[in-house]
Amino acid sequence: MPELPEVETVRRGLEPVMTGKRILNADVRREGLRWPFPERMAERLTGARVLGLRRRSKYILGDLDTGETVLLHLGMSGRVLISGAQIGEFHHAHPAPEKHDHVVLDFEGGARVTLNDPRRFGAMDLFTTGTGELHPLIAALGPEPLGNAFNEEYLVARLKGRNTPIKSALLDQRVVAGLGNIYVCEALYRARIHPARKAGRISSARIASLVPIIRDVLNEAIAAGGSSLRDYRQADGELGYFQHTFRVYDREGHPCKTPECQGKIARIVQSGRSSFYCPRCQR
DNA sequence: AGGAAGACCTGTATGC
DNA sequence: TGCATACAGGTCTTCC
Repeated sequence: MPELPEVETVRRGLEPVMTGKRILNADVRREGLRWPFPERMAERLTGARVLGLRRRSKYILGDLDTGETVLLHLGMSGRVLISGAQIGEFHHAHPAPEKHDHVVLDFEGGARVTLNDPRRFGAMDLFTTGTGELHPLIAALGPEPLGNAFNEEYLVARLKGRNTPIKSALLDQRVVAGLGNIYVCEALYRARIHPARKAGRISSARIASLVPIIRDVLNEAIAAGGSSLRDYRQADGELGYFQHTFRVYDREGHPCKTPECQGKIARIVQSGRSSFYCPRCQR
């Protein structure tokens, strides 16, 4: 599921129910997800107060008053459900436990946060607050695409001489952290760059144009997610999935949305992932 | 060393 | 209905 905008939407949805609140009980219902959970995770979470929620790339980081930070990654299929809390006009009773509910956190005040992840590619970990940049999952990440370190000069220099397709380069979290398959497809469409073009053979001007386009694509999706936190879609208490229309992603065979284009969206497979693009617009 | 597969899992849609 | 296959919004590990 989640790329940066979805993760940011989950973070924003969790903020009002978690920040400043104490975890009364942590129900850890299996040994781990993609990797084993850290030792005694339930005990280390129970009784802790959440001081704040941050995001780095697709990771949600919760700073606790115990001196530790809890890390959460949603993988491909991770979902977060809130129940027992009054959020705006909605109040969600606790639902019956579902298959693949792996971790359930109960907070003071009655709110419950449930992590559900059928494919179990997600992850949770605990580390000493302040050492996050050393964490193995975070240390090699590139700059945040919405931050100042991600700029035209950086991207041009970073992709110089690279022989890999631009699609693969933008999916590489060491180049820029937080993009996934959907938003890379969308950004390349807006930049009119063919996903199979070798990154190092694209003009600097076109590479540079990707920087504001990537920011736009992500900011628009975050805005759509933000509105989903307020509309009826959040009535089920689930965070992170929201209505969003894509221009090329998952639109194989449908007409290109560029005015006058008349092209049909195509799909190719690049290193095992689908790339959607318009063969007429993108070169 | 860079770049491409393979691996990890379950669920869903599709075709025969 | 049953079964096989393909595919899914991620990313670490292995192989060339």
